[in-house]
Amino acid sequence: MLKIGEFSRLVGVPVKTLRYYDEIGLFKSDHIDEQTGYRFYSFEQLPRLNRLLALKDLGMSLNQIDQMLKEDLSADQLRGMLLLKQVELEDMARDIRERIDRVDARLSLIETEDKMPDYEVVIKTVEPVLVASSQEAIPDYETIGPVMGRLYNGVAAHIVKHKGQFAGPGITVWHENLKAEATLPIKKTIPEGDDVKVHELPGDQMACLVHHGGFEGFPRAYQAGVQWLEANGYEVTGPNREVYLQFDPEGDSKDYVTEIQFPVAKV
Amino acid sequence: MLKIGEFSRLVGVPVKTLRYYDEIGLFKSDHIDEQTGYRFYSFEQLPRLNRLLALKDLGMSLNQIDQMLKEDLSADQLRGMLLLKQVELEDMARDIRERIDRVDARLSLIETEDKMPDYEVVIKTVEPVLVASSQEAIPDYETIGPVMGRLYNGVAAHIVKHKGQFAGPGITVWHENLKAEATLPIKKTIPEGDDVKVHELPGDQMACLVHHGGFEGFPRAYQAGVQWLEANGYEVTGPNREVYLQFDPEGDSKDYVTEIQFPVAKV
DNA sequence: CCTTGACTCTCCAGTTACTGGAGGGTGTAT
DNA sequence: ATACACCCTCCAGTAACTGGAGAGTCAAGG
Repeated sequence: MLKIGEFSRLVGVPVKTLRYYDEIGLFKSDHIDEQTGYRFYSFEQLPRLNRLLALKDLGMSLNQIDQMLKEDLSADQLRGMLLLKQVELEDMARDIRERIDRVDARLSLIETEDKMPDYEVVIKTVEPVLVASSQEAIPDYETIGPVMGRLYNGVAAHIVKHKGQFAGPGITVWHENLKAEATLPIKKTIPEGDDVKVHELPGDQMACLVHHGGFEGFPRAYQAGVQWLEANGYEVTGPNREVYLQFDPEGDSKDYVTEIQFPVAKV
Repeated sequence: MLKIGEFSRLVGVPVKTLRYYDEIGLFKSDHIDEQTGYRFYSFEQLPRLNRLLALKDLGMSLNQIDQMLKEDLSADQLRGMLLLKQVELEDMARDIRERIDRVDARLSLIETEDKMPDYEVVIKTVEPVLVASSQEAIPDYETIGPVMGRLYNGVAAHIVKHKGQFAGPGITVWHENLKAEATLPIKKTIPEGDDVKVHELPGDQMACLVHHGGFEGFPRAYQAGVQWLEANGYEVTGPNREVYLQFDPEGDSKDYVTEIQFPVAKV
């Protein structure tokens, strides 16, 4: 019979931890002296505790360990739990590798710019959104402004005509070959028109960055985004979007806020 | 101005989490309506939150992020914190790789034996211990018993003669070429004798396993230990020890409890 | 004008696996 | 007798949220 301190030294587990395991019923002391309340441990308990420690070493939670220490668990069940843990650990390993990559990317950005990057890119999942839209190929960069204006006005007029309800800021979807789709989120579906389609923009995993200011700053923002995607091992899987969070043709363009989104997947 | 729910959707962070960040002062709402207590967020806050999310993505703690978001932090300080995190992440990655290896080892043990292994091996750090000891080469396996008996009796007699105090169970240290050192822990140092040396067994990282029963079971135990060491990528760095936790020459040998310890290092 | 449903607020409890400390009893050596 | 190490229980705190109760707010539809 060993007092808790002796047992603690023997197995290399802190006294506090032994008391905790006792409390939660994971590893009870052999018996407790009625007079003093002292816990006593026996050598017969060593195998159970060692198995416990071995499983803990594998990263099992105390709950799982409690399951696995039950006598009547078949080898198959044990195998199952270990295989599950294996998958989980491999997920964690991948996660950490990606994290290391991102830290690397940020460090090299700081090396070149000697400060935090101007644009922060975050990955998030965006919800699908129902929109009315109209699209047109843009012949060249100078004409983007007027064409977009015309498209959005057309869509807005169509929505108003069919008594649709606007559900958020406009989103431009950039398809291949400079074809721009001007979309306006709506709450409920409405009839389509000659030029105006109604459909759902799919939800997706997006790399997003926010640009504050006028459209003349877009090239820098796009460049930063593409750079980040490259450095962090993502590839673009579809048409990117611009969400005009803050936009007012009458207002000062430096107050504009636009979110640029790239649908992405990890390479 | 956005209500917390709108802002939440915009940035993809749960409402609860935004409130929590507000509470701990990491990310305050732009302002709070005095009447209703509603939080309101502005687009100007997006950069800070995005930077926050990006840092969180790197695995930084909220406390660290709080530091890093301060305006007056130099690029060098940022670099420092990121480098630190890089090291930490690499430690974690190594940790998880080792864990995966251990799970693999256990799975293959279960494959072959169709149950949990008979011997659990755990790594622990043992403290240095002052001992009196006597050693001798063992000519062959049959003579181990008598020789060990003689050695331990000699050491015990020496300790008693010099009024030393016993401090724990006997430990046999197995040096090369079957040279056995019978050691008995003592509380305070005592004079040495012709055959009895007094010294400290070094503390070390040990792979330990517990054997219940008589000495005839030792070969199996040793085999299990060596197997484990191999499967888990450890190498033995010194003489192994046997700690006779429960031993009584008069008693039933199946009640004996012995801990076998190998000083090890990760390969 | 009232109701409904979506949204918001605060406060409290629970999660994991312990760790630290206060306050008080026990055992042994000097 | 006293010092000291050891043991006990109970309480609080950790990180970063998550869930829920109970109550107030807001906009749209009948």
